[in-house]
Amino acid sequence: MKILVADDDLDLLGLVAYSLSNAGYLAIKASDGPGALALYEAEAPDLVILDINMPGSSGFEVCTAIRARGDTPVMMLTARGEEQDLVKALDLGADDYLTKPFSPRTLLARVKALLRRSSADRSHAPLSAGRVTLDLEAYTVRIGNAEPITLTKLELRLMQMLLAQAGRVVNSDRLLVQVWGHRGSGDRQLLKQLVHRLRHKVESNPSVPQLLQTAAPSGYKLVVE
Amino acid sequence: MKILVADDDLDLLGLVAYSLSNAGYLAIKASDGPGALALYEAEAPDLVILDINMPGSSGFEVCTAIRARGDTPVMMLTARGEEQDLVKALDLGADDYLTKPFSPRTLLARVKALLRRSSADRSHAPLSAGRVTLDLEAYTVRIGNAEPITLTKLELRLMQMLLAQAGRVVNSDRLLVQVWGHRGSGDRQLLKQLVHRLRHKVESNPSVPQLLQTAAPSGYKLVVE
DNA sequence: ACTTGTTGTGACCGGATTGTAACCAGACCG
DNA sequence: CGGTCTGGTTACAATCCGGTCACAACAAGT
Repeated sequence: MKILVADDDLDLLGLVAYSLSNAGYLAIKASDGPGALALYEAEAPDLVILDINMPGSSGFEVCTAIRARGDTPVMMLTARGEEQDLVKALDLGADDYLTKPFSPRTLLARVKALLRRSSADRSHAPLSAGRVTLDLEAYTVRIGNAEPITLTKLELRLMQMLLAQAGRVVNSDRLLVQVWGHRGSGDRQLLKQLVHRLRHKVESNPSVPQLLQTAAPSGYKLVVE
Repeated sequence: MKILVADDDLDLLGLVAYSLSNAGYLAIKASDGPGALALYEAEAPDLVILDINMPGSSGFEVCTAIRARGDTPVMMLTARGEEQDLVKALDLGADDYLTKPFSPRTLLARVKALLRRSSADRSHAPLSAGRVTLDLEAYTVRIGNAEPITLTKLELRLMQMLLAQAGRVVNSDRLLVQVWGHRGSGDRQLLKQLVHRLRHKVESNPSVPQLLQTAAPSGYKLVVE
């Protein structure tokens, strides 16, 4: 498996490449955007790890270019606290992200998961857990073997975040950040609404949610069994 | 912060422990594999430093055992030139390594970095002491292996503060500050109430508290055994 | 411009959570 | 013994929070 890593922080670049090599991957290093793109063309890696903040062409542009050419999975690296970037990255089609600082172990786990997921895909990319399947391309969820339901952008994103932690409680603030990008905890109304709307689409009886359940003071969870 | 150090070289062990203590960490020493494992179980340290070459069960085995139980960060110590060991260690899930000989300054820098990293990563890892486990995301406590109990915001905060000092008496005024923010010190009624409510949730017989006990002059403690 | 679908904002309701006060019982003390 | 302190308990009021409704703002397609 070939993995392209692009980061202008050479220490971090080295560490990531080293960890990947140790885990049996072939790591290719680039230290700026243009270099990353050139290597992407030349080497056709199976996975790309991109730092968002790079001189020259930023990580965003590289990501866009890669998406224009194919569906190689892309993992973005972002500094803590730059939630805006995160949202933008996911919009551009990034598949996963990691917040710096992170441990090599975390990195490897996520890389592995991402590769497993993307190799299982081929053309389509249905994320699924239990009886819930999310099609990011078609903007649909399918519960069990019922007809797929079309979702809006925000609904899809919320579903995606809950699905990633299927069965576990996801904190409201965390969802706020992941779906909208702002940390201002005052905006619970948005989440409230979105959940309400999503429930009306997804639940057979929205007032007694089976799937998208409220977890008392902290947040929501997706029950997939 | 509790750090477990295991090394059969007693001089080095002493030196490392001494450096750590000086830097404000609580160092626990083990001189062989089985000892290290036993202490790991008993003390639940925040970080483990393991020499790879130890008699009996080697550092590898200890590392594997620790990984099987949780994700406590592990730092391996290796002699210069033993690249194979290093690769194997990282494979087993070690988070960092140090090549002997190293300076105390280097050691401390790496320990600090590792602890910062792992605490950042572990945003969803439950806090626990003895038979009490707190999940800050889900707002639940679990006592022994009973069903998790949902707590409110304030109850959670109180629990968290007591858990951080598990077994020790925590002063009422300190709790007031930590849970509510500041308040006039006369506001003991709030704490009284909160304790009362929490006891009704977590104690089997609230009038004879086993867990959340009153400590004589002015304070409470959490009994976790 | 009109229509439609999506998202943001404010208001209201009911139940949960939290704050406040009053009362009781035991400990301590002159 | 009477007074006072401290912690536990009960009762109730104030506030917070999630679910819901109604509507405004905005974008996209016709």
